[in-house]
Amino acid sequence: MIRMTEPSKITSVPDHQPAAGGIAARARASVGPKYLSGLNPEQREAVETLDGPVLVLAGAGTGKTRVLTTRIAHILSQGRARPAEILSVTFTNKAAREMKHRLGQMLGHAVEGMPWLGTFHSIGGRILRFHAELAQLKSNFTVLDVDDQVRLLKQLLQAENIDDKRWPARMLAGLIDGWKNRGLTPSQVPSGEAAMFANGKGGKLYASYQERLKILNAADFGDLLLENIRIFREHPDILRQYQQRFKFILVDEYQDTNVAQYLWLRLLSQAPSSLASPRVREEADAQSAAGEGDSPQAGFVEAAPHPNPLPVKDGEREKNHVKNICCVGDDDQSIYGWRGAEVDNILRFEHDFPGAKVIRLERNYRSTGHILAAASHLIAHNEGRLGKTLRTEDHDGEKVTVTGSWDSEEEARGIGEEIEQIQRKGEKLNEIAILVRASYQMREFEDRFVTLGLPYRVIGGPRFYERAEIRDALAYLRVINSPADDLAFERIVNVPKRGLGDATIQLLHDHARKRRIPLFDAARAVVETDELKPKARGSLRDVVAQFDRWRAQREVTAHTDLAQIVLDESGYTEMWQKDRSADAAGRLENLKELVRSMEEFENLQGFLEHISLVMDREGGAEDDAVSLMTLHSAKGLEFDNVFLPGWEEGLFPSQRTLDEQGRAGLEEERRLGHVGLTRARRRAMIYFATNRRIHGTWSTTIPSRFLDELPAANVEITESKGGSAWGGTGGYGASRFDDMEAFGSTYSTPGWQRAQANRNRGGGRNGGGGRGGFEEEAATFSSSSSGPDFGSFSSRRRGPLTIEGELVAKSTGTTSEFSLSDRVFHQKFGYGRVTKIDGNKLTIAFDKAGEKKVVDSFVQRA
DNA sequence: CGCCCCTATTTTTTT
DNA sequence: AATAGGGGCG
Repeated sequence: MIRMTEPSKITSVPDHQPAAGGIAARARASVGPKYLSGLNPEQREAVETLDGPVLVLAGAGTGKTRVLTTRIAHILSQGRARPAEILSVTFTNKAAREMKHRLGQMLGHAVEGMPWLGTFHSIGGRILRFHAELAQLKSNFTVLDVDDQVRLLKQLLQAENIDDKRWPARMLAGLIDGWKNRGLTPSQVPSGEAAMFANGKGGKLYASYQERLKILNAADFGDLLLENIRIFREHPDILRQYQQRFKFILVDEYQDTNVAQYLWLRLLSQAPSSLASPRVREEADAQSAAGEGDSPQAGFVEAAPHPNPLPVKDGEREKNHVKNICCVGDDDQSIYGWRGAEVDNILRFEHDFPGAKVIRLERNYRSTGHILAAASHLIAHNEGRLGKTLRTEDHDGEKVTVTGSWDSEEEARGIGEEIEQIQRKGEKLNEIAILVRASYQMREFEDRFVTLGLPYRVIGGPRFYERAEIRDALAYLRVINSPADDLAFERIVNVPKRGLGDATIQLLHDHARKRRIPLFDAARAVVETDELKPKARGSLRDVVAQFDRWRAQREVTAHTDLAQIVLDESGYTEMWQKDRSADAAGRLENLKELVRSMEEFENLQGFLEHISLVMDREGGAEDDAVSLMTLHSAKGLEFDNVFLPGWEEGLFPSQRTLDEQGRAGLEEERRLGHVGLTRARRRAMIYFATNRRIHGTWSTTIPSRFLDELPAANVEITESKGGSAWGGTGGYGASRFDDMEAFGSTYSTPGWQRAQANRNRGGGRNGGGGRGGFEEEAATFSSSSSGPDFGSFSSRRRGPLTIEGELVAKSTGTTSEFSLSDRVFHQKFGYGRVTKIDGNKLTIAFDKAGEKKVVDSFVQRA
């Protein structure tokens, strides 16, 4: 299911009349502070301190979202602002949705009137559409995704004759993204950095990329904020307009803001003042950001000057008055430094916003004593923190367990059994999560769960709108909406195959470049000449004619109908219908879902405006299933039972992060561990394995240093339940947990040696909890995390194996409903015939994939 | 123009 | 080990 949060159409800049005093007074009298009653004193202070800058340091599970939403309710009921005068930003659509939802519960209907509650990008995008012409764009500009970006850059690299093997377009995209995250326009990029790419051409490429974007009437994600900043700087009158409108600013997850977001917020948060010209100051800052941003991690917190200090000279303070901004965050949960987040933003808040009030929320309402103590003790090893001490009034609960396994398969088996035990106690699978450091760890669990018939869902992974069929469909609509969208045109001009290959495209490009016209117009012109072979010429003429027709139809047809017509008439639907491969059905289903989702928008334009920003899948929590996800995507979630596998040096903390980011990287990894532990309400279970297969090769690993940083008093070392190859006694150090030697000594215990011997014999690994040699076949089912277009959105009309948010495996019955030589269909292997039946396990001769053993719930009658 | 084979790659993820 | 993407060949 797709969910759109933003209204589809912006009709005008909302007005900013002051709230009527009468309404305010009435609200104060009638509502009273009843919404305040459930808050603890700190929360209450965070809600009620409306004036001046406020930083709320909200540790994990301390009621952060509650504070934010209650604060909004408070502002409204106090009559301090109208809904349209509150700017409330989050990072993800999910968070924005959650806030809207909770506000709705608190206030009833009033949420509709909060037009400025959204993600940084959706709000930046909305502002940019109002002033598009100031960024040399039209208000119907396209928002490019990463794929478009890379294709565009590839073209630029080719034009410059740069070997895109040596200088990959992806790398340049990453650089440009990084610059934009730091608020740098092409001219502001430090020359040293600009020269890094392609022997000095990096800066020039960035500049020509920006030029191309304007011609294509397109913006990338970074532009949505960067162009805002530029417009604000160059047009103080426009900035003032927004400063006046937003009486209150609220920011969620402030620790994740990057420099551009910080600049954007700071511009908007300055009280409107006709005296100070923000422009001069801002530009000076940007320069300093450029100069010092070189190695943001180098000095970490202690010495590095903040790239963007808010310059406050004596006597300028009043003029530079900062208005009511409230940032909520947790420096201990900053885990996105690798993509440009500046922990410094939160660490330097008081400095940046003089007179700021800092409120700490330290009472945790989520976890038991042992879990909280373990998490706190771990994070205390970090140096660059603002410091918080989480406390709970909950009982101690069970200790955090640490379990060693021989290898990652045993780890998965052990966790599988533990889960079954939890399930037998009657607990919900929805209350169980496995949090991994890297997504390749997921496979082992998926394999195991498929074998066990344990329902699970993978959270994260490829997004709906990143799927090829969705992007193709969108490309058709983009060309209709914006004929200058060359990237979209190029994407679908030969999809389905029309005999328009590289040669034709090249010709169109030449034409387009010579006359400085879009590809589509070039195509229209070329069709009139005889430069193309008759076949290609005919095809191209048809394409042009089709688009002309669709554009005409657009005026008289509902946009959903138009989309359906386009998909059908273009032959796109047919292309997948003819496709006999396993996932074709899912793709068709996705296309249907896309058309269905368009209904939520008024028109095509509105749909396209928001699709790349707001389209998002909904977590289908209605089925009872174990959640499997990365530590990163777990932020903000909580579960009764949390499994934390893979606590080994190299994997967690990740060697790569350590290599690239040094100590700052280690601290970020540690914060990740802290995030993982604090997801748990009742039980946290840590695992490590001695041997792990990485990229196909087995290697021996040592337990994570983070294990040594856990407090012995809150941790219990347990035995793997997966049929331990360690020998019966669990032969490693039960006593001195703080001591690395406790683990080091393990390797000389009898258990370890026995395991070693077993392994050499080749029999050790399968002996324990394995249920026959079925894993190999089962393994081939899972792939929701690796196959980008596997499965579909909806579980109902398809087989049980679907993607994220949906049931993946269904418990298997004892007898098979299939008979010999039944014709069947399998999601991954396609069509085949049953050749052997063994309980619920079928042997099937697939037309393409050959003979495979498969659980019957994974196939359906063809 | 399309197909097949080879090779290089392999964290974390939002918008 | 597996996969995706590019290059080369038919």
